Amino acid sequence: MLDIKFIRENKDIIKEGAKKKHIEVDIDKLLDIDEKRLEILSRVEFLRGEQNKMNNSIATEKDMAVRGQMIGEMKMVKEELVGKEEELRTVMTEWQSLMLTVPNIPDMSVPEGESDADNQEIKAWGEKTSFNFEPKDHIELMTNLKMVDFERGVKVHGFRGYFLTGDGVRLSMAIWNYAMDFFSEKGFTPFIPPIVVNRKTFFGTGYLPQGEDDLYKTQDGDFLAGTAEVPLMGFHADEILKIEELPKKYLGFSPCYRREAGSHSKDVKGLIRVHEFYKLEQVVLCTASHTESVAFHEEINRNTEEFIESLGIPYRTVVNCGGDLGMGQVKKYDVELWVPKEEKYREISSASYFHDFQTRRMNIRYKDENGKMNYAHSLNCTAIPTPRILVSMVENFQQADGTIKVPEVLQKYMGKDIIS
RNA sequence: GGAGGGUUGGCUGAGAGGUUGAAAGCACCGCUUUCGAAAAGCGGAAUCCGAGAAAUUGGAUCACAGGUUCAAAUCCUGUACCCUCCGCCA
Repeated sequence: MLDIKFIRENKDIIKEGAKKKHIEVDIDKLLDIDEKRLEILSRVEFLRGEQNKMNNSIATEKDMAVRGQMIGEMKMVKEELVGKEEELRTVMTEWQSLMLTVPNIPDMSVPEGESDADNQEIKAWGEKTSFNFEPKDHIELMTNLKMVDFERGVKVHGFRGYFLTGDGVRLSMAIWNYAMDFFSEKGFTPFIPPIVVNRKTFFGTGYLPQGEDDLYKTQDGDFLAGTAEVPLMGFHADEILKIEELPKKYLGFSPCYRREAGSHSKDVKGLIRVHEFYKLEQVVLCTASHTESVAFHEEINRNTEEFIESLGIPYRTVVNCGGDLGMGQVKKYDVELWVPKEEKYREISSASYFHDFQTRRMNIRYKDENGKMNYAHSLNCTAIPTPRILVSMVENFQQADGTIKVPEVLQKYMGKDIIS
């Protein structure tokens, strides 16, 4: 959510921003409604003022006849007030739903483009793995080593179902434990949040009202979150933080649920796109400064890059184009890992910053040195998703005999150096 | 699932239709006093939306949403959350 004052004063910038994001929004209509809203509001406030004044006179008036007359006058005021309040309610409903459709403005440095195909590589690390044998894909490798069972996964869950088994589980847990240590050292506090989350919190993060189709819903009207970002942002909702507590650096570990509505034809096999997975997620709340947001954005993205470098997997980082940004995002980087069999880089991480778009909806504020209230800034970035990371890991570290080398940093967590 | 009780400012807590944004206490911030502090005294202080260059000023906010009434923190209904008891499950 943006500040209505800001929208009023910068409508052209917002229109351009929406265009860059390829998001449809009717700013003129919103401003029209806003004008109407203020007009009715000022009349309602005037009438309420009259009512308050008269009310106080009635309270002190002893003469019953005068009192009766005053009450009669109050009735007249009330009649108009009832009508105006009804008008205000109608306008407010429309105003609020329009406000939720206004996207945040992308940063100047975000490239133009329509979809992820237009994202721009800004960095590539490591040599693309070459083999002196015909490499296998992760499905074949992991199935052969009994790390995963897709057939039975489909039997039990359906489309995109999978079981992780044996060393598939051990490797996942090794990654989680390593990531815990790695990110704790970077000053993150770990969280295991609730992943059944109420509607309000999804509005706060900007996943609703758009995007309901991508969420699993419970019969009580709650939703299963697709990322720990949602509950972690809700953690401080409606709170006033102390400035000395900022920044907050949280590492959420949770299962993640995504319906993948509309991507039925994409990545239909394997562990790239599944309905249910685990993820460690970095979430940061900082003071309301663009400079600080940008600095943390670089920092959390770099954390993930360093993590991948320590595993030794070739990757590249892209800056996402306007069309690939969500409602609230100002700028986003994706980290993509090399997948040898596909001869492609595949996304495993997204680092985004939002300015106060989310915290305004969530009502997360702090008082600055001058006692002034501010909305905090929020950011988030994937730390590591499992099992998606396994795809690239097993394919890059496969050997001619079908066994897989365990990356050195994981060996002590895994308890072995070869999966065979 | 059933039956009760509750939700008031940073905290404790009064308030039971009419000048209540809300007593009192604690905590907080100034000032007086003091070499300094404590104590004491005096004073200040919520948040949001408007108007104003500013002093100032109008409105809203007692969980949330409706309703009754000329007037609601106060009465009624619904929702959320918390507590107690019973049942069910582990």
